[in-house]
Amino acid sequence: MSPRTSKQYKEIREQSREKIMMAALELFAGRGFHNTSISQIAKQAGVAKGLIYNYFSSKEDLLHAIIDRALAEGDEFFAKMTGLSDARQQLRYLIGQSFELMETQFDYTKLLTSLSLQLDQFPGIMETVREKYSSTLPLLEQLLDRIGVEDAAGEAKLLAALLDGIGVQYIVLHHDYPLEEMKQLLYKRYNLNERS
Amino acid sequence: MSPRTSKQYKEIREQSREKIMMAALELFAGRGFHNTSISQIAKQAGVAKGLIYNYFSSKEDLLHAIIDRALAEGDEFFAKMTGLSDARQQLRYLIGQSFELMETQFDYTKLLTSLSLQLDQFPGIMETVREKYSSTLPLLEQLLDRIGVEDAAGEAKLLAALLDGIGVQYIVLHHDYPLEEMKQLLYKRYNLNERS
Amino acid sequence: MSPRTSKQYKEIREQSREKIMMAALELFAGRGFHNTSISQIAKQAGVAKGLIYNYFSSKEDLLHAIIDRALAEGDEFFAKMTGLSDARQQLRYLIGQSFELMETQFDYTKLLTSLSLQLDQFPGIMETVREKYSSTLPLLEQLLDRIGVEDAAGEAKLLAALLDGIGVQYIVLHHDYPLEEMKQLLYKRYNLNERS
Amino acid sequence: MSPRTSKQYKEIREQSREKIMMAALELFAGRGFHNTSISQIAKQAGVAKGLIYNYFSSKEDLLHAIIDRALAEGDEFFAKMTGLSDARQQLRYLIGQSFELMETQFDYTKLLTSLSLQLDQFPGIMETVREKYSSTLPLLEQLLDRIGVEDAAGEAKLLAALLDGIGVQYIVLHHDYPLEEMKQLLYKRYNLNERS
DNA sequence: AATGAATGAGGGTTCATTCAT
DNA sequence: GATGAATGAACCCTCATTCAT
Repeated sequence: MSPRTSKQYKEIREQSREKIMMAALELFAGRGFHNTSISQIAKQAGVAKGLIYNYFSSKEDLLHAIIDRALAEGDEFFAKMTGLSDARQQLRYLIGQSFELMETQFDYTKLLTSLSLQLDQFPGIMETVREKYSSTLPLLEQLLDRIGVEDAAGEAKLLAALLDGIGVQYIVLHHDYPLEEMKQLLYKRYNLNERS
Repeated sequence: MSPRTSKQYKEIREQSREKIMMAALELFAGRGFHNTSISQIAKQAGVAKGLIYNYFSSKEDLLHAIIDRALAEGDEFFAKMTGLSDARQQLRYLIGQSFELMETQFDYTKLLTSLSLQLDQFPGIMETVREKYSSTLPLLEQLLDRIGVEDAAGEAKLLAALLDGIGVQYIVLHHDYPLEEMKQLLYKRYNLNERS
Repeated sequence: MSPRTSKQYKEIREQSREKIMMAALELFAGRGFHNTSISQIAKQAGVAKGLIYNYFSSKEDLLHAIIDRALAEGDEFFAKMTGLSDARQQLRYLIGQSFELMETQFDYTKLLTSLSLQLDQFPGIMETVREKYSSTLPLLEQLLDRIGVEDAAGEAKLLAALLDGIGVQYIVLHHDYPLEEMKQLLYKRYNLNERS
Repeated sequence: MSPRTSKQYKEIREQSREKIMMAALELFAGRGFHNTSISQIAKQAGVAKGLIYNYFSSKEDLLHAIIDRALAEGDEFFAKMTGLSDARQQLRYLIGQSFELMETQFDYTKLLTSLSLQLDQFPGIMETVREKYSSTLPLLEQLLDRIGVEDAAGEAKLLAALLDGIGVQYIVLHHDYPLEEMKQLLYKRYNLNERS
């Protein structure tokens, strides 16, 4: 029972924080922010209610931490894209990662989508999300233009909506939704199949 | 002296019920169901809290009444479609009405979209929404097929997602979203412009 | 449609008042005063909620009206007793009427018994009930004395308790309670059987 | 620094639970279940309203906890009886304890008596109380039989009613009621006086 | 770092009572 | 004499948050 090193402490802290965030993510995504109580989160995380306030100053603060991480992880997901030489490859990568994200980060996707619809209630997030939206569009447009799509500006808007729509429908129908088929449809439409 | 006639009473009831439903719709859409209190609805409707329970047995019952009406109004919006002779006209009508709905029935659209993402919490609604989804798809497919689209089945899924995606983005960005432009893009893509 | 005579009016009034009191009696006895709502009474009586306030100034006032009648009817029940010449006959009559009262005026009995246990809450009734109690005892004592019971004072107290206890048990067990048998036991104990 | 030991927590819980139950008992007995509010209980117990729900899932659950304890304590009161050799001693003990119970556990007695009259509203309790009633009777009969009472079956029913009646009258008249005298009357009637 | 008992504002809901007709 | 829509206080209960340990 020697005193823990500060490194050990840090690790413990990290673990608890992590447990709480994961529990909260699952519940916020599944039941909605306002319909999830701190007690439920504590139980799901296997910690005492009070501990949550050692790491997060409020329920909203906890939500913000989750969102920040979601956005960061989202960025990571698309990070390698600029390394790809070819516009066609980049677009394929971007679309592929979008689907990957929906599937493997379902809770994040669901939570962010839900929150998007109630942005006015979370002013802190509003700007970030709007920026994402408005920075993605030019990128898409550029890529579409470089692969020879005619009305690249218009097509970019359609593609953006399409990806969002697929996300929503996947959230709603989940296992009944033909996610893989939708990806292939997109690949085909933009001629993105490997060796084609 | 004498009590009001039952017709008078019915009218009074109708009006109050209406005020309450409109207030609730606006708040549910704007702040979310769980983040809206009965007190807020009462204040917005300009009635006493208790009166709401003369018309709805619970907050959830009130929500259901709103949803039922939303679905009914949605059906009305598409009702005339079958009267149109031409598949191209029908598709144009369907898309046009979708946009009309988003714009003029913004609150209904927003509420239903939000609830879609949390269907498991409102079991009564679940089936209805899933049915809508699964009955719309074949219809789209049929129309697309009849206007000579190649992979009508795939294209129908894309179009469905597209419309949903446009809805979501319109909800999020609202006045900043180029709704009219999106409609024209869709018309163009399916060759639906009048006299074309 | 000639204007009703004041006599007709009076009759109508009487009828409505009666319906309300009967409905209230049944519900107060069955569910308790505090667990019965004005709405329930109105529904049970088949009148509008508001009408109740034409006849009674408050829920409590309605209760008091019922109690007053109950006490009056109780008095009636024992009224003929003094006409009887013989002490033995009088006692038999008193006991017999007690049982008759429990059986045919079950709701009144139940309501009064319940209220007795909560007398402090209905100060208006308190004194009346206490008086009943304390005026009945000497009467019993006198009768018992006149039929030759030894410790008439003590026996009177026992008999009073006994009658109350039978009432309570009859309320609790109701159809399972051997009311008739109890009466015979009492008759036998005080030698009150006809031609004996 | 470290959290309290679970033993400390248990003790704290025990105390708070106790305070709440005692406050509720007093109020339920005094004002009736439906006429007692959670706020009143909290105030009487000296705790916050919300705390009550840390210990009891609902107002009814709190009532049930009290009843369960009342019945348990009642059982304890009569537990030693079977240890007594003589039937006469047993009967004397049973009667004596009945009076002791009324006097020292006045609130419990009052609450249970009141609830008895409204059994249909508390279905969970119904059976328990009926069982008590129907198991006590044979016991009384047996004892009376063994001390040579003639119609033991009938006498048992009278005695049971008598004890209930005394209870009710004691509740109603309380300090004005000659409880001790009644006990002596019973002892005398069944010849239960010590050294007799 | 961690616990969970405790608080009290505010949630959904009920209900005695009023009042225009 | 009668109706029932409307009110608002008070009900039971939930929950984010605090705090002693």
